[in-house]
Amino acid sequence: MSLLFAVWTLLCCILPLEATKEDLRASLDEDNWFDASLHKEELDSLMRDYQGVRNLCCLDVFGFSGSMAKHWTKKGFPAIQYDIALNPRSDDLLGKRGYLHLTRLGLRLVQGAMVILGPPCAMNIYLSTSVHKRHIFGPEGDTSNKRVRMSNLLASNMACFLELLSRHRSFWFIVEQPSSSYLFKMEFMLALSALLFCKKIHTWLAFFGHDLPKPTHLVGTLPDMGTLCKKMTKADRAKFRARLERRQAKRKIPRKYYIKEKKDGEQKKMSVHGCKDLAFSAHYPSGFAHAIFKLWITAFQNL
DNA sequence: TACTAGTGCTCGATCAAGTC
DNA sequence: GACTTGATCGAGCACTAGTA
Repeated sequence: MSLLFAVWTLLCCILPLEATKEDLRASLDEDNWFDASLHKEELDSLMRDYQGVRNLCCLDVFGFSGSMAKHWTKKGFPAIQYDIALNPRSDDLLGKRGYLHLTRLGLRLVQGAMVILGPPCAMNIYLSTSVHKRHIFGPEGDTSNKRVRMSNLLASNMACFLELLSRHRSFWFIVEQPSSSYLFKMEFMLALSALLFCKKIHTWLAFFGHDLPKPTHLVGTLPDMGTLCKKMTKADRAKFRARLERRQAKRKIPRKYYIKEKKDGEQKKMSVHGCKDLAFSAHYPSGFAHAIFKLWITAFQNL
């Protein structure tokens, strides 16, 4: 590793963190947030000087459950997780230290490695439209809201990381978001997709073992990722509903993801709100990890 | 601290109308 | 009658701010 890179990383580690009690996922004050897009050339130069080890086959970014990294490791391929929930001090992509840590992990990737990213979508999906106020002509949403700014910067830094890493490493990646997310409509994501010739597919995670149907968009460069496309029919829906009932019956405490009910006095209008187990639905099922691994290993062996 | 109200996008299914 | 196209509807959904 270059001396400059080492010094910068060390300085970032020494700087005090200003943790906020109300939101673990933002370990820094907004004044200390780091916008990587404003430092591209500087970062590019640092990356060019990297001379450390290259020993990772998979990087599981934002994957708190770690199902991807675990799957790769189980199959004998070194993998690592990056998630603020696991390491609030070093894995905060909103901060310079967190960004540099991710950069270092990216530089450790071997040729043809896999990067899977599932950025937080709470401030991107339709369910929280009343808060983020995103729409087709303004996917950046209400930037007077701190959480919206936070979400936007996180996604922008992710896109910047992928763009810069593609200059120095040959790798494949997949970014996952629920289908109603505005993430892939953001300008920087469209630019990234065009730059790296990404494909976009639609699928349903229920086909890979998820409790809920969970319609999902995948954007990325992994060869043959189109084979992950699934179509949900009425019969499939019934099959997965029955499967969920069987699973719930076996659980000591059945999971409660959300409540859906009709509004008083209105015949059709439905109201939906999440429950405490909603966060579980963010975990990737092992079948999904296996499906991606299968595509990856085929491509990797054909290198 | 606990509770409640409110937000709307996406995809698949279905049906009607139009075209060959 | 078979097929295509477009409109409409239903189902599903990694929440948060405001208020008592």
